[in-house]
Amino acid sequence: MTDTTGAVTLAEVARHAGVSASTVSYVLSGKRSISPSTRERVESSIRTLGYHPNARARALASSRSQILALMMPLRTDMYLPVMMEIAVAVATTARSHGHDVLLLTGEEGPAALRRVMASSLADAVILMDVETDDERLPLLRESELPAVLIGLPGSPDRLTCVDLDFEATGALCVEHLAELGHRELAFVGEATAVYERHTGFAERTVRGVQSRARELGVRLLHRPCDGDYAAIADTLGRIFDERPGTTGVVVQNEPAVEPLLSVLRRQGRAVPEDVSVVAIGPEDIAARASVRLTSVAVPAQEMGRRAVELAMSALARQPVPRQELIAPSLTVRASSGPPPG
Amino acid sequence: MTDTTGAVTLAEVARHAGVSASTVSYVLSGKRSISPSTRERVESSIRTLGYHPNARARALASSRSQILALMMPLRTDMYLPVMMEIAVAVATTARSHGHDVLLLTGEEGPAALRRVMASSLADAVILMDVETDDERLPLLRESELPAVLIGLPGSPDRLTCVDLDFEATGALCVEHLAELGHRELAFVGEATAVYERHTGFAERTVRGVQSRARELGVRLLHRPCDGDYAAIADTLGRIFDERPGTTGVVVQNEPAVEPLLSVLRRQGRAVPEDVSVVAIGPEDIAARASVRLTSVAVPAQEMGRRAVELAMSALARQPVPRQELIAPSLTVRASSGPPPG
DNA sequence: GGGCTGCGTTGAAGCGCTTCGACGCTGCTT
DNA sequence: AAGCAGCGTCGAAGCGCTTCAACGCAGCCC
Repeated sequence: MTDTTGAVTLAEVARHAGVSASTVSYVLSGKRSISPSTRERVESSIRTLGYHPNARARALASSRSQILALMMPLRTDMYLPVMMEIAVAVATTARSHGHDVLLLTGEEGPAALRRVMASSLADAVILMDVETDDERLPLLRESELPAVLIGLPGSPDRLTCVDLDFEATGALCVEHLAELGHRELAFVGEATAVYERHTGFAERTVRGVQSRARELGVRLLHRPCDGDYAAIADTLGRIFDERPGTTGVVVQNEPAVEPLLSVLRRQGRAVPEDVSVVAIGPEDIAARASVRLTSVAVPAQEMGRRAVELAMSALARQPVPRQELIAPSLTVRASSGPPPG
Repeated sequence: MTDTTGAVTLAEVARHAGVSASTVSYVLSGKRSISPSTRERVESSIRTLGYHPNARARALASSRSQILALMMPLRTDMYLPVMMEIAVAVATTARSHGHDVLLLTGEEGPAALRRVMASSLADAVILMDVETDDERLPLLRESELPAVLIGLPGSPDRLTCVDLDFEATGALCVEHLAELGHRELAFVGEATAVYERHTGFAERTVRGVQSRARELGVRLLHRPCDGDYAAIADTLGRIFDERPGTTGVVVQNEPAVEPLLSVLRRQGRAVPEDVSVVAIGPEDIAARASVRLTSVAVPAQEMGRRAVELAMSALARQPVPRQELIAPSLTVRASSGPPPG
C-alpha cells in the first residue's frame, strides 16, 4: 500500500514468497496441485502485500474477460421496471459466476454489438427486447461469441433464446375466463407501435389469445392501446360500444392497468362482478393494483437468471438448449369471477 | 474472415502492409505522424483483413480499459425512471468519449467498488444514489481511481460531485408560492425511509424549503410520504386537518404526484384555484400530469452527462471542479396561481 | 558542404498474467 | 537395485498491443 502506482503484481508476490510466478498463478487458479506449505506462504504474501490480480492482464492472457455484455435497447414504449428487473437479475447472476456486466444501450444499434464482438471486450452477450426480425441476429449467427436472447425472434435457428411462453400465456388467460363462463372477451394489448415493430412477445400473446378463443368458441376483440388514461378510456369505450356483452378483459400493458381499473369504476362496472380482468405482467403490479388482479406473471428475474446461466454453459462449451420457453402460471386473485347473470 | 480463431492481429496487418507493428499502431492512434502513402497502405490492409483492435491487449498495454464503472444501488424506494435516465445519459456520454459502461448494482455493496478498483477493471467510477454518510466514500478517498458522485455526501472533501442544487430548488418552490401570495404551505416529501437513510438530496431540499419559508415568513408543514394512494390520502388529510388554511403544496415524490392530484380532486379542492401545487421531479411527469404542473425539473440527463465529462477530465489529468451544483429552474405551468380569496 | 533539425519509421521492451513442457524428487513396484 | 509414476515447482513463451529510444534521410541554414 506504500507504492506510488498502487499496484502489487503477481511477480512481487512471487518474490516475496520465494517462489516462481507460475506457482503463485497456480495457487490462485487451483489448476495444479500445490503443497500446503507453499500455498500458505503464497497466501500470506498475498495478504501482507495486498495483492489483487489485474483484470486486464488476466483477460489478455487467459482470453476471458469475465465480462458479459447486456444489450438493452430501452425503447420508450417498453415497460421499464420489467427491463430493470431483468437487468438486475442478469447482473446478480453474472456476479455469482464471477462475471461483470457491460451495459450496452440501444443508441448505437447493431454497431455496438459489432464493436463488442470484434474487440473481444466481452465473453458473451445477452440481448434484450428482441424483435421478430432483429437486425442484430445476422451478426450473432456469424460469430463465435456465445449469445443468449431474452425474447424470441421470428427465426431462432442456431440461436439460444429464453422467454416466457407468451403464446401459452395468452391461451391460459382466455382459458381461465372461458372456464368461468365468459363468452365475450376483449384483449387490451400493448401500444400500436409495439406491434408495428413486430415485437415477438406481443405478437405471440395475441396469437395465443386468438387461437384459444377460437378453439373455445369465445368471441374476442383485440385492441392495442397506449398506456395513458385517455387512451384507455377511449379504447374501453369503443370495446363496450362494439361488444356491449363483453364480460372479460385480458390486459397486457402494465402502465394501462391502473387507468383501466379506474375507467371501469367510473363507468360503473364492478370488478369482478360485471367485468373480470386478467393481467399479464409483473407479479407486484398485479398484486398491488387497486383491485388485486388475477394474472400471469412475467418472470423477469427468472428470465435474466436463466439467460446468464445459458451463456455460462455455452462459455464452458457445454451443450445448451436452443430455446427455453418458461411455462406460464396463472394466479387467481380478486379480479376474476363468473360473468354476471 | 477465413481464420478459425476469428481474430486478425495488428501484427498480421503490419505484415500485409509491409510495415512494422508500431507503424500500424501509430496509424491507429495518430500519436506520431505518418506519411500519406503508408497510412493509406495500412488502412487498406486493415480494411481488407477486417482488422479490429483487441480491447484486452489494448487495455493492458495502454493501462486504459476504456471502461467506466457505474454503480447504481437501485433501492426500491428510489424512483426508477430518473435512475434509468441518468444511467442512459451516462452510457451515451461515455460512448461519445470512447468508453463503455460497466454496471454495478447495489447487492455487493462497497465490495464491488473495492473489486473494480483493485483489479483496475475500469478507468473511472461514477456513483449514484449517494448517502450523506456513504460507506463507499472512504474507499474512493484512498484510491487513485477517478470518481464522480451523482449526489452530495455529507462531507464531500476531496471528492468530485455533481448534483442539482436541491437546497436552492426547495427555496425556489417556496419563493414562487410566496410571491403568488401563499402564506401557508405544505411540503409532501419522499418516503420516511429515504430520510432515515440520510439521502442527501431529500435532506437538502427540506433545508432549502424550510429556511426560505422562515425567511419569507411563510408557515410550513413538512410531511414525508409513501408513494401509494392510501398514504397520500392520509397525509393530505392530516395536513389539512392540522392547517386548514394551507393553500400551497410542494411535492417531491414522483409516484405520489398523480395520487395527490386525484385526492385533491376528490376532496373538492381545485388546482390551482383552491390549492397550488409545485412539483420537484422529472420534466415529463410534471408536463404530462393530469394537471400540468408548475415544477422544478430534476435534470437527470444533464447530471449523467456532466458526471461522465468530469470523470473524463479527471482521466485526462485536467483540473476538475470539486462540486458542481446545477442551478434549479422553475417552469410555471397550470398548477400554481394566487391563493383563493 | 558540413552540421542541424525534424519527419517517418523501426525494433525491442514491456504491460501482468496464464500455461505448457520439463525437471527433480519421493516413493513405489518388480 | 533399477525403473517408473506422479507430485510440486519452475522457466519461458506467449496473449496483442503501446511506446520509447533510436536511426536514416531529406532539406535547411550559414
